[in-house]
Amino acid sequence: MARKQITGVGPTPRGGAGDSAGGGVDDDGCPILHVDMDAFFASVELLERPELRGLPVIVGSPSGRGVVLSATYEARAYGVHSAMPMSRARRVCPQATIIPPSHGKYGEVSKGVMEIFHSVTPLVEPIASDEAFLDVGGARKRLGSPATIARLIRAQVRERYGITCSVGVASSKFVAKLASKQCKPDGLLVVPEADVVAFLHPLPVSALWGVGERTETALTRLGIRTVGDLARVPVPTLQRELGPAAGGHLAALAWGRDERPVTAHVPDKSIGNEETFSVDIDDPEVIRRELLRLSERVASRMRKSGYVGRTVSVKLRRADFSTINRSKTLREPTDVAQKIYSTACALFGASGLERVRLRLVGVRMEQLTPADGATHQLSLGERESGWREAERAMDKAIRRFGPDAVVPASLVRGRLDEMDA
DNA sequence: TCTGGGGTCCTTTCACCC
DNA sequence: TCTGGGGTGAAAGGACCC
Repeated sequence: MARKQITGVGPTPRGGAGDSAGGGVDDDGCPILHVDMDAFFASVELLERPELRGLPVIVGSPSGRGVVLSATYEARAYGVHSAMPMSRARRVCPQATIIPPSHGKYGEVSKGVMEIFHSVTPLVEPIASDEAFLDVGGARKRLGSPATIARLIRAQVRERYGITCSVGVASSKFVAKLASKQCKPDGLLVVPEADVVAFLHPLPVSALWGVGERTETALTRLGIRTVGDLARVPVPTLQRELGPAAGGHLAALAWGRDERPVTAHVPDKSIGNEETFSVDIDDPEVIRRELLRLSERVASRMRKSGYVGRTVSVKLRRADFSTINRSKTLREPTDVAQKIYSTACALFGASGLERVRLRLVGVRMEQLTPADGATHQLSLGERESGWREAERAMDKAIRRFGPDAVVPASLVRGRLDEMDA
């Protein structure tokens, strides 16, 4: 197959990709932008520690069982990457400065960056704190072509926050996402509609969204290494190997077919919290206390975002990392911590893992619906309704006096123990 | 080498109903 | 009465993403 030259989208030089969408690139059919902050958490930290610029810096918990959350490109040059265990990161790059994460700070910058996006178009779909899709089709008259808008966003982010981002411009979300990745860091890449297939086919299959380690291994076994290889495999073969959904999906992506629109308000499907212990725990009392703490957090987040949920799900991870989930669907949806906690305890009790060494427990609520639907309010039992009132009062006190203002009695013992330690 | 925490989505299995 | 099959929802597990 002949590979034609792509205008203005060639592979960008490493280390400062810059703007490869100079005049003449056809961005007409490319209303989708994918904006991705470069080494986001690490970049935010460098704002307060400018003396560390140009040096390897890793954001992650310096002690315990953490993983790398973010690393500067100088640290990445040593092989450090996000999700790598911190212990290993320290080994491959001992000279790196390690900064513990401060999520509040990243949240603030994230909010500001999203505001910049919203000043361009209401069609913003955040997919993480540091990246979002934008559909700028409707902003052309006001602000110019998609590539012009991308430059505007990059300039505003740099000016206002002193950090860089990379932007992919394409006809679909998934190609825009690949484009932003290709031009990182600090780059801009337009993939004209006519060049999508030529852009995609040389890429490794692992570049596709949805192809992780397992799927890549399965595809390699079939002799499929590039997106082009994948595109030439009959769809039924892919579906047999990967399942009907994944097979069909990847076959479409390999030809650049991705019809998913940019959706501004995607409702949450679940809200959960989980905690890995610093050492494995086999004391059911300690586990139950943790279940209470997690239930409180989940319920509070649900009330804050105005959801009630019907399914309580408990996650238990053994010392050997094998994980089980147990869930129960309630008759009525709830946002009451006591109800979530009692259900979580029952699930834990029935799991057969009460005396097993656990490294993680988690609580999650699924089947969320908006709390303002009146049905559940009316059907709350008297007891649950009382808890609900009490927990709302706690929310108020916490808003006023801070998160330590109110603590369930059964958690106080734990806190006192921590203080003694 | 030893694996966080927040999620989404898909597949399989099973129970239940008609 | 027994059997089978389709549809549906719940439960469980797992791959994957940032």
